[in-house]
Amino acid sequence: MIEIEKAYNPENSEEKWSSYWEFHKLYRSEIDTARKPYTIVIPPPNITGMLHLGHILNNTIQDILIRLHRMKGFNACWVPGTDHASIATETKVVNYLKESGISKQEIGREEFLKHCFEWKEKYGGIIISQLKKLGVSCDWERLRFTMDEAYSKSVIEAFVQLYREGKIFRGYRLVNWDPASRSAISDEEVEFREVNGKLWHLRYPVAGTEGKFVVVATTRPETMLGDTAVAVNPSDVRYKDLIGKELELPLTDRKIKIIADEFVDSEFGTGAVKVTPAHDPNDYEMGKRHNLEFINILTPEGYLNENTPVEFKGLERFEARKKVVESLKNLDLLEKIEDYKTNIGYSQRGGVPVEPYLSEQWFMKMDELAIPAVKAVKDGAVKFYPGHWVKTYENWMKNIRDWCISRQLWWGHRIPVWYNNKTGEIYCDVNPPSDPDNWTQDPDVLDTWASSWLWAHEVFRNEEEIKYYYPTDTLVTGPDIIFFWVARMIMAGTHFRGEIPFKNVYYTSIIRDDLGRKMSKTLGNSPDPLEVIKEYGTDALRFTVIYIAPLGQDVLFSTEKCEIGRNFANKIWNAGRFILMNTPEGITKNDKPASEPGLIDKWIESRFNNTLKDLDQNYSKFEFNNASKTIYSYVWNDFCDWYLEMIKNKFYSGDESTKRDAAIRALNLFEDLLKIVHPFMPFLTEELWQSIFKRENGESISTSEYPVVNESKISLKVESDTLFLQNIISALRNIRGEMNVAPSKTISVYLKSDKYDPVFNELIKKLAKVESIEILKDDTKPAKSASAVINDCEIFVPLEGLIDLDSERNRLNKEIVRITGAISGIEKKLLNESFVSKAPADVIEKEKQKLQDWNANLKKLQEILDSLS
RNA sequence: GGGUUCUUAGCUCAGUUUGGUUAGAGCGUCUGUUUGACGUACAGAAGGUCAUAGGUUCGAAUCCUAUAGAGCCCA
Repeated sequence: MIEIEKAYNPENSEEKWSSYWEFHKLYRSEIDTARKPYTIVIPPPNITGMLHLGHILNNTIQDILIRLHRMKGFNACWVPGTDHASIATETKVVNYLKESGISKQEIGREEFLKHCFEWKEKYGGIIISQLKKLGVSCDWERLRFTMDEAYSKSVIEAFVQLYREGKIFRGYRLVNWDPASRSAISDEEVEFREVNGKLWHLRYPVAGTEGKFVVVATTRPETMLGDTAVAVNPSDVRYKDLIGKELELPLTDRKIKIIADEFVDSEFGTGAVKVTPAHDPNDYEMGKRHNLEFINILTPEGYLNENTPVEFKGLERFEARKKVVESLKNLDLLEKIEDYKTNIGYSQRGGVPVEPYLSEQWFMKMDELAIPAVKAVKDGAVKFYPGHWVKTYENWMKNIRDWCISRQLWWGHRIPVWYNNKTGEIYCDVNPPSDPDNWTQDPDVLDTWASSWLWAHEVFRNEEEIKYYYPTDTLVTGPDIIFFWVARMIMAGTHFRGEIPFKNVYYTSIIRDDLGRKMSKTLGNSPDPLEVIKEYGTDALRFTVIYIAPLGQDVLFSTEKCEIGRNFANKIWNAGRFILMNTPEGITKNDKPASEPGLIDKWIESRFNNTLKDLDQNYSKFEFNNASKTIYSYVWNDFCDWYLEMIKNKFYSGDESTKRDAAIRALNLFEDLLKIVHPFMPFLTEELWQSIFKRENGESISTSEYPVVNESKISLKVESDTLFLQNIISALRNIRGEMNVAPSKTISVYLKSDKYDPVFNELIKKLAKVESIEILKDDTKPAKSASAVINDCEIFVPLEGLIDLDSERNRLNKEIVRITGAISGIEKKLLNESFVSKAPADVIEKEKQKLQDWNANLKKLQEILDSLS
């Protein structure tokens, strides 16, 4: 007998099999026209990133898909990589250098970039090594980085192409300015938060009058220094006479006009709004409509500039707010201050309030790019799971706006545009101008997403590979980047390749804590996956996360929930241990049982094939959590609770060939079981797969053949016969429990049934601790018995001395009440004229059959009850 | 304000697409267990007027309408 540890210990398996897989290059993929590819490109994690639970969920799902398809014979190719993350990385490196007293301006662009690459070499690989702990089966030889030479070249080529197509242009516009990183950011990078703010009501004196004011309400009083108008709704009677008149703009010596604009909401504040075209998106539009002056009052860092009165110049924006309010108060121009809930845009990366800021930036025109991308999703060429994201996608695409793609940063792909030093002429090309001294390159870099949108095709090595692997099969990502990345990848794919980038997009759930709160660093509610892995094992974490993550809904995670996965792993481990402990020596993969399969053998085969069918269904709909539950229930309920219990008799029978056949059958069933679990729990299943039969070096469950549904093994008859047996056993166990029969005590059983087959005797004896089973031929009922009725089978358990007649009558009565309820429900239906005339015949027939069965059942119970009194 | 998802057992969720058993599971709770794989386990039990109100239908957790509440995205 083989010595096997009593509990599964992940530490003994994980490192071992990771190295084995990598050593044998099992997950390497090369073009092989004989096989169909199944391709996934990883959503490249940010090089500044650390592994979190979102990564776990996301990458486990990708790994399940890849492992599944690999086993099903596809040429599975999973391309890993990382993303340079312009803003995030630059911020890190700037801070890192600051610690040594170095500023990026001091050392200059080239030197700074050297530091960035060094930093990337040092820390950029952390996330990848963390991912490896998860057991993901990427082709690591394909590791890509968005700043790799070849990839960078493609990014620049894409820019030049779009520039020449007139889709990229430079413009002086109001953009979202992140004062922390001193860079523009795109609309999508602004995050709105509701904050408790104030509404300041300011008095603007009407020019040429004494003591006459117009009161405007604002959430940002400091911007009044840049006001160039006050606007009212043209139909607002309160201000009708003032339209066209002038106001004195307090704290300045400027006069501003009162204009009429439909945009103004008369209900808001006083119905008169200040207009600051250079610092508010709505005011910007109004400014353009009315030809107003655009006065920029801020420096890129968020300080008031020279366009403000001398006493304000140089103040930080929030300092300036205080001082403006105070000054207005002193002039008695502050009417009142109200509490006000308002939405403020924050920079997603910088975390500071975004400043609408006029500046010269590069934009990409999106309307034309969007057309084929919308079509691809609408026509179903690209499918979304869950499907409801299609509406969100279409809605955004319909209202798509130009994309601000320039960033005032150094780390990233530098815009391939040069300005002639004398003429200002623009030169845009992949290669710099031939007379570089006469030109100056644009200092800005591209938005990171303007490089990662090419990811789905540019990660491949050459055109031939793209032809083979592209379009990729499935993209797995979070719905939070549906606009940032998914939509843009579809646009890039259709525009640059004329083909969609992927056929399916699976949107993962958002992981929250136990209380439904978002995981966050400040709350400290975000467990470190590596710690969880240490405590519970990788397979446990993988399985748990999938098990609790329904498609399209949030996941409430807590570390303790990993017990689900750990216990499941241990259950499988022990099932294997049990089989191996009872396997005679010398059995090989090629051995076949000598005997014909019995009912139970046929039953488990039927269950297994039904399980396979369910799994195919689950997978085709990307319902991984249902798949995990299908597997869980087959393994635990069918295989362990019933099948293994039912073959114990054979293992302990003392007959060598019975024992041998049982072991051969169990081993083969268990091997198939391991295969369906493998995509979820790669380490445990590899460990067991390697130990149940002798394997060649380099063989792996991960490259073994996935079982195929065998319809001929599915039998309703076998399943219902077995269910009959199981129900009898359960009924006996119920009697034992309810009647307080000590577990060590055996019972005698009398059965009356036309359908009962005595071959069940041995199993019932074993599984319900029964000493003797007798079949009753006539209607005499054993006295002082506990009873149950299963289908046509009456069960009597004489419990002389043990039975409490009252509690037995109670037990029977409960059952009778239940059945009576069911019967009266059906009777009501069948007596209903309209039901009988309108319901389909098969439904009526079914109800009639049910009624008959219930009635027979009830009659037997009633007779038993009567005999007790 | 627009869009979207949701509300079923103490908790977390299946089931709703396509209406037809007595509405299921896991966790938790209660009772019992040194049963020759597993106490990370086994056996048994209790627990739900399917958010509310209408409607359609022979029949509604499931379809429709309204209301209430919660979440997310966009403005």
